[in-house]
Amino acid sequence: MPPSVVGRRSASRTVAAGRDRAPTRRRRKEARPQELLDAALALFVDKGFAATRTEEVAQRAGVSKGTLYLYYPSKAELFKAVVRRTLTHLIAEGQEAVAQYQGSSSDLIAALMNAWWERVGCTPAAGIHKVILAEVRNFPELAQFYADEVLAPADRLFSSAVRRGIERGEFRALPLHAAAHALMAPVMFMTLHQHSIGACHVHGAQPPDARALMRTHLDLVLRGLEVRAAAGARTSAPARAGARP
Amino acid sequence: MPPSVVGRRSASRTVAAGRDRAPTRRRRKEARPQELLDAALALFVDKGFAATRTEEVAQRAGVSKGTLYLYYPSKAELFKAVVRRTLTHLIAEGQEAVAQYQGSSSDLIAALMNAWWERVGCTPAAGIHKVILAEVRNFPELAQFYADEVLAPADRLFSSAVRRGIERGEFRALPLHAAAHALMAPVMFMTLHQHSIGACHVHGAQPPDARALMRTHLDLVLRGLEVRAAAGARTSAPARAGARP
Amino acid sequence: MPPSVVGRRSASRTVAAGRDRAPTRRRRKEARPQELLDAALALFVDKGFAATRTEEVAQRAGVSKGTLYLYYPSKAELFKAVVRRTLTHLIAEGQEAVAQYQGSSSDLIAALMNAWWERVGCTPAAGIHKVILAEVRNFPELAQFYADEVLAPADRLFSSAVRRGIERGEFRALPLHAAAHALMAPVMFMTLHQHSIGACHVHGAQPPDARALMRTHLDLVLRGLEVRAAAGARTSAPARAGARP
Amino acid sequence: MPPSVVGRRSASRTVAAGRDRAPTRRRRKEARPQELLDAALALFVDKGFAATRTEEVAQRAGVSKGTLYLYYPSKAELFKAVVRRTLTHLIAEGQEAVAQYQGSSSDLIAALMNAWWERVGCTPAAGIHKVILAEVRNFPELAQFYADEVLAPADRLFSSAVRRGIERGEFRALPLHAAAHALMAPVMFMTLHQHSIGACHVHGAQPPDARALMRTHLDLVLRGLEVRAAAGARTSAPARAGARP
DNA sequence: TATGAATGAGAGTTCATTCAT
DNA sequence: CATGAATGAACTCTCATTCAT
Repeated sequence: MPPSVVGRRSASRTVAAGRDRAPTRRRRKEARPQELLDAALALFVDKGFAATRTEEVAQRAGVSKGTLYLYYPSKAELFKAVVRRTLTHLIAEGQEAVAQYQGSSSDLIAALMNAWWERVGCTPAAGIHKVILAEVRNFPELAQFYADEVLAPADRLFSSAVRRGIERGEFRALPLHAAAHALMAPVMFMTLHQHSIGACHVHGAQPPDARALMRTHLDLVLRGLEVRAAAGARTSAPARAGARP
Repeated sequence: MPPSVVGRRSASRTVAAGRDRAPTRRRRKEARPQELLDAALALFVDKGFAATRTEEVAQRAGVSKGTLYLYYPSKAELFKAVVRRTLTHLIAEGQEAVAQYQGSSSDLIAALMNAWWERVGCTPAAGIHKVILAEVRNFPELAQFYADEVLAPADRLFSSAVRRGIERGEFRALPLHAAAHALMAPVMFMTLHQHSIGACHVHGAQPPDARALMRTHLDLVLRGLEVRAAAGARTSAPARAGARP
Repeated sequence: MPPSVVGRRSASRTVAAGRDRAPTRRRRKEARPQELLDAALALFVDKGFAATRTEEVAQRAGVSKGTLYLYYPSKAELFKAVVRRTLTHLIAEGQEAVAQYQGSSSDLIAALMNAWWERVGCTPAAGIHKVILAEVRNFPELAQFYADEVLAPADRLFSSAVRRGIERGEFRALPLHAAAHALMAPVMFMTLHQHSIGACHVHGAQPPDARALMRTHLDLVLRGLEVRAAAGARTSAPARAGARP
Repeated sequence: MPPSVVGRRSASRTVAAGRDRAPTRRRRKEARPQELLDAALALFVDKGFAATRTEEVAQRAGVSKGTLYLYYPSKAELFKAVVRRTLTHLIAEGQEAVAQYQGSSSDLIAALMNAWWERVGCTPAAGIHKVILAEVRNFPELAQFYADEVLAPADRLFSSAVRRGIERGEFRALPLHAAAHALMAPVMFMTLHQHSIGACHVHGAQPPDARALMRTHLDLVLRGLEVRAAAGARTSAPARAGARP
């Protein structure tokens, strides 16, 4: 199922679109793919892939059902286009930040985390991950795409920040991959949660304070990473922590 | 009005045959819920709630569509039954373990985590959370159910373990809820991943070693929790961690 | 679809049943058909033929679904049995009453009407007509049966009462059939109504007072029938007969 | 997910073809509701509400199942639309006729009755009442609807005609509601009958002459209503009419 | 290009009927 | 005789996709 001609065209159009206002006839036509993708993102994040109706997407973008199919040959291709547009640029920037950072590695990690939060975590883009998680199994062609374009780079990014800390003697020599996971997971998990259960109005559920959660998480994990933290540690308790299988 | 043609049944029945002997009917009656729940769990985790067809569940359990409805009045109730059987009991047990535990709070937490891994994390049941995350928005009935029967109790469980550590002077006085989140999230996130992208065969993805991840996570977080760990830590870096960089 | 062997057997049993109390094992078995028919009548009248579930009939009669099918080979046969038992004897008696009545024809008709009300109109049996009306079209074999055993005799009964009035010079010479219809229809209609819309709790519907309706109806129609009424006299005495507005 | 095979449509379509020419699509769009309503009316009256399958309605109107739901969101709404189109308007018109009528009240009632017969009684629409009677118990939503939109207005219509007669001194002072009932019931009952048992081909049933029945009925009841009729009545028969025999 | 009427394969659920026990 | 677990056809309603205009 290669990206169709129509789909590819829309991609090149996107570049030319921009963020202008004037609702010229011409303009609208050029902006169509943009508008459709925006509508689709919002709905996919809200309701998931399967539960999003193409008609609703079209409606939200202000076009008819038929028009949607003029730009994207199927719901699946529409979804792919959304994913591509949403997550592609977001990782390279981070990698660069790591390379050029001057301060302590703890501060670097805190900075990365906060940047991620501002750029992704608190935007609808964060919801994409929920959709992927939820529906790759029913939509296998997306798995490789997402693994290559999103997951691997993100892992490299945080791993390299941890490696930097270790190499500079700031962090203990923990497994890179696992440490990166421990760093990212709570934040990702929180985001996931916010886009699903958190968005439902369930009785007795305290609205989790995202920033507070992040603060505690960083406090906890950075302290666990730092070599100085280990200094005062007396017992081998933590070492045996995972032991009791 | 007249529904079935006689004798058609034997054909479909043979699939399920083979294991039973004497009081067939009765034995089946008792085993059914188990079989249906197993089939349902597998399919729900695989395909999600909405995409799982009741007929497929029935087929997998070796019965007809109608039989499924003899045991569970709706797909939603079937799902709830799956959750109850797999998650609800476990949390109650954990709560008791906390009340009676004698050792250090770090060990307690490690023990809870390991128990969870043995009983849920490495079984198909771990996939349930993925389903919930993916589809609560479209099935509000399930949201409240899951919040009440799983999320709230699980939060109470881990919060109480952390509180125990704080009260006994073992842990720093961190916000209970946030700390519990930091404890649970990486593990949950890992299983989430395993049941979605991890279950697809993507090139170049190292299968994450779950046990290693957990070990590192515990090492990191428990060290971050413990008061002794804080002893040597003197710089303000971690304290300012959450500060806008 | 001739009455099945099982069904016929139940019929002869019915005769032997009676109205006894003692719940002997023996007794219950003999009473089964009776109980099943009672349950079926109640439910058919309530919900109609198609919407009545055989399981509910069985339950109400205190037996299992399978047992019902031991006595009646299908829902259709069960329904026929109910109709037969309920309406068969009810007409002959009326015919005899007409033959032996001594008073005025107006009184005779009023008496017939009241008898019908006591014996049928205010009992569940009246609901049978609703079911027939509602579902003969989907159940054609019942039409002939009902026309022969219920409708024709009832028409003969009232027609003969009108003919008596005309022959004795009490009534005007109206078409028998049409007059009989005018006599019966409002009462039948009322009963029909009571068993359908009247049984629903709709806003703003005044519960129709059955006896009052009948009184007005008789007042109106008998006055219309009588020859003297046509005379053109002046008093208002009878005018107040049904009065009570 | 992919639903249809291309080109399958033409086959089923041919059935509906033949009447159209140029702006086919649009013309159809406008005619559809009419066609669907006609098909629905016929089938509802024939088989009842529950036993009518939506697919059959669609088929009869020459469209697919899905198309029906494009016009009416549910079977119940389809039914309501049928009722509205056939009955609701008529009653309003009748009400106006009462307000503006100049002649005698007897003539007014006869006129109302005849109008009803021409517009409803002798059309398939007359069968609607049968459907309601038969199935309101199982569809409470329809009960309220019919009570509000048909029964109450119809009762008001005939009651007001009777009141007019009383106020003008033409009719005796009978209870309005009961008199209206006596006026409407025989006619309703007759059509009820025609659409159920009357529609079956039973041996030995004289097809009732509807017009003759109506004539006799009017003759009888109007005479019963009029004050002049009461003039000559001297016997106590009518007075004792309601008396328990 | 754009529209939106039309399609039809399913999905969940119900229930008359059967038959092993 | 009696039971009740099991069946599976049928029913309403949904929605991705097509195509005449």
